[in-house]
Amino acid sequence: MTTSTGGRLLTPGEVASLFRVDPKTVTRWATAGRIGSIRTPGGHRRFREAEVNQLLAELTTDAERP
Amino acid sequence: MTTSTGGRLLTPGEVASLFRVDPKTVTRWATAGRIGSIRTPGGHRRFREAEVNQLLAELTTDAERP
DNA sequence: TTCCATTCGGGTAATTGGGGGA
DNA sequence: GATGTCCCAATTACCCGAATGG
Repeated sequence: MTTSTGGRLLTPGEVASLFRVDPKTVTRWATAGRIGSIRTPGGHRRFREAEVNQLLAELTTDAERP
Repeated sequence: MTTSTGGRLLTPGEVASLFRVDPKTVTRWATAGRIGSIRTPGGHRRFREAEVNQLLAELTTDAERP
């Protein structure tokens, strides 16, 4: 069962601060499937810290993907 | 067998940590009927771990692709 | 019994979601 | 093609005092 990573979750505002973008942009990333997200029963999104950090690392590494 | 779902019970604070929300928010979910809850004789709420985990799984959008 | 963190209630700010357009 | 900003409705977060749990 690898469904629950058990890692900490971040709010859209926290992720937006890390990337220095608007929270709406983070929402678009989630909608486009670029980043996994968990929804509360009320519809608000939460993001996995580990996944966010990995995405941040890829950006700062200037990694290129085909 | 048993009609009692003998799963572990979680406190509002524990459920709140799993979803990264305020314990009061979990209380609203219970009031709105979005999640089943048990009340102690004193009025405090308890939640079934199995139901919480299933809810987490349903609301999780995994985008992990190695 | 006392002690202390947690969870009741309510009420009021702050975020978030979704659509649309610059 | 991807972001930021404006609108409004819904959801969530923080405030308090009082009660419960272990």
